[in-house]
Amino acid sequence: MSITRGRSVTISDVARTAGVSRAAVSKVIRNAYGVSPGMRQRVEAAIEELGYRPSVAARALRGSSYRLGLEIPYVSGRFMTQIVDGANRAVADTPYQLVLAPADGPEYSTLESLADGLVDGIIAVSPRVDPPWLEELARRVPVVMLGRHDDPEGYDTVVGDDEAGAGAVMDHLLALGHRRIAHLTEPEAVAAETPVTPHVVRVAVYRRRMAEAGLTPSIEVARWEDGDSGVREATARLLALPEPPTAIFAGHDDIALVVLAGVAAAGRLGEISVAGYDNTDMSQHPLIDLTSVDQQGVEMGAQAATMLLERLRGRTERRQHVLATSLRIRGSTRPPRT
Amino acid sequence: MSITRGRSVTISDVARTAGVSRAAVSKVIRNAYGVSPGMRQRVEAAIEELGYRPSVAARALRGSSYRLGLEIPYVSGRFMTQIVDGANRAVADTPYQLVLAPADGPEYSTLESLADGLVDGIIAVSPRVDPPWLEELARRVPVVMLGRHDDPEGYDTVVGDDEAGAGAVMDHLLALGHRRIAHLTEPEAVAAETPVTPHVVRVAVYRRRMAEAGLTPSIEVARWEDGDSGVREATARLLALPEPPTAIFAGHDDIALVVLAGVAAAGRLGEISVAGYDNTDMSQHPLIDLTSVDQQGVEMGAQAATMLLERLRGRTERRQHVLATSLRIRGSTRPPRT
DNA sequence: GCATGTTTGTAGATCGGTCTCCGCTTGTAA
DNA sequence: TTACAAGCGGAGACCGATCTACAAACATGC
Repeated sequence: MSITRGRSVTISDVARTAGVSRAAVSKVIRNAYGVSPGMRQRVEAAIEELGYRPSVAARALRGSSYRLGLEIPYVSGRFMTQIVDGANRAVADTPYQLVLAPADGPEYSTLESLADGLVDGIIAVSPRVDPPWLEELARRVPVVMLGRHDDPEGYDTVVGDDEAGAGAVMDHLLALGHRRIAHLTEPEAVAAETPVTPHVVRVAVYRRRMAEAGLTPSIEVARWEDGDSGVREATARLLALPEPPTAIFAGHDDIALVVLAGVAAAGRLGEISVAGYDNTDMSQHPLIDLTSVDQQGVEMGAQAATMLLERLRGRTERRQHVLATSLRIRGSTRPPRT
Repeated sequence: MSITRGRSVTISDVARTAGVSRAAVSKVIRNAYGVSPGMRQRVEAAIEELGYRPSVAARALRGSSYRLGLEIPYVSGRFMTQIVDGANRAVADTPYQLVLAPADGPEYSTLESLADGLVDGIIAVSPRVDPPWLEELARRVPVVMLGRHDDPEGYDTVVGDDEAGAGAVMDHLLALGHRRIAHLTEPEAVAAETPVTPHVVRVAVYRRRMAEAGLTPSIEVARWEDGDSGVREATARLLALPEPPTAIFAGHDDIALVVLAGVAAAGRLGEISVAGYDNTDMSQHPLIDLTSVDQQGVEMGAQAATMLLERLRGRTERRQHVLATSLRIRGSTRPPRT
């Protein structure tokens, strides 16, 4: 039926060619103790000659697969590329390889399938899974979570300082003189599922700052539904309010881009300020020029990978890392028209 | 040292609980022949009760891992998200799972590491590997290549109709009245490594159309060097020519975005037309509004995955699929100022 | 010279599945 | 009744590594 896939060369082939045992070859490739220089050389020559590469499946069955899984909720997210870049950089000089698992739908099943022995450790960006489940997962395989404010037992976290980041945005908008500031955040359903996502923190900060500025009546929290069209509708609703906001603080840059599009479509560009979050590459484009919060996405990815490697090396105490943020002020935010 | 990772439940545990042999359990989970309804039920109950999930590593060692690898050259590429979406959609109702492997550097090593038994098949978007090497790879594991115009023996290809796509862009620009049209394409080094990348075709079409229009003297092929700064410099060089182009046809949208930024920075937005390729989501943004070629990226990804699944089901004849393109005319291209 | 270590290499169990072959029942045709 | 096929379930080899235990060789100290 199917062609005979050229059976690849195994450790036994190498052992035979080098005239040693399989165990010896295994030691050499793992840099294990008990190998004489002479044998190392003969084995390495054989490996070279045959073009041998160890089977990941076989290694994983007994030892490690030397693969780290990075679960990402939606591939299109521009912020994710920062994470991936950072993580990739961190594993670059290790024997580990990064493997991405896009969560098309339910994140639980993607994480499960990663944990099924494919990888030695998992980095995940999943706001929608609950802590107890994660603790359970972490009992089976080392886990580092990104963008979680929870207080875990068995897994590590890397997260931006959303308190400061959102605060900076609000301070900036208020200082510009805005009074009617709206906030666009994730769907209620998502927020309800898990205790503390970054967005939940951002909303809280938004509310607090508004209240502190005596603007409680102007508090306006809109929620996008999944998909771009949901964001467009939310934007349209905001713009159609009897007293529309003069500034919109969007949950993150991808959303802010759609908001900008909506504002532009309404012909009110420059009139209504828009701020985002994540400082993605597009926010820096001169035609977009979006005020945003840099939360060091690349560094987040790198930190997460590094912490995971530490776990693999034996660390058992949990670690939680918080990254500083900095506001990048650009042309999309300016004083309200008087 | 490290905590005892809670050993997960194996097929033997299920067999014991269900009071059957391991082979029987295996048959049930693989839907194999020779299972009575009664046994199926008992086994499924045991699986449910224990929360059993087969180990990917163990399965892969003998049978299949039920994982498909998708190699992507640069994660940030906005076109890639279309591919991933499509591929994900195509495997959604199969037992297969998509796994992404970002090629941070040399694509060869990323592909190798995928082929090391991690996946049952590979989809790759690697213009920089040469055909003989791919043939070799395809002998070990089924391969579908995206964006390749070569004429392979052992692997399949899915590619856009670059001839028509690039032709449409040129026809459009010429019809608008442009005479000095420049083309920005990939570095010479890349083009030299492999025979026919999509970009090579686009360049050829550009040259031909210019010649046909009697504009041979105005032919201007600029090449970007890796990284955004390289593109910026290339754009600056073009704009600084004694007789600068009135239109720039960029190799793809990501590049076109940088070109647009450069044109904007030079204060010549609206004066110089810019066209891209791939019809990425950003090209559709009203603030960008970039004329581009839709080459059905989502469909490409879906086709590739489907073809790979066919291979896994036993097909051995090669297949080559070409996707139609359509030009999306937007505000970034307009008649030259006279 | 002998007991004791230290290197160096190997044998063989093991990981958790898949898959081939084989035997036991049953049903059915001769 | 006998023969044969089809259906069902299990025994056990096997995939390609890792890893523990152990043996052989060699050095060292007294």
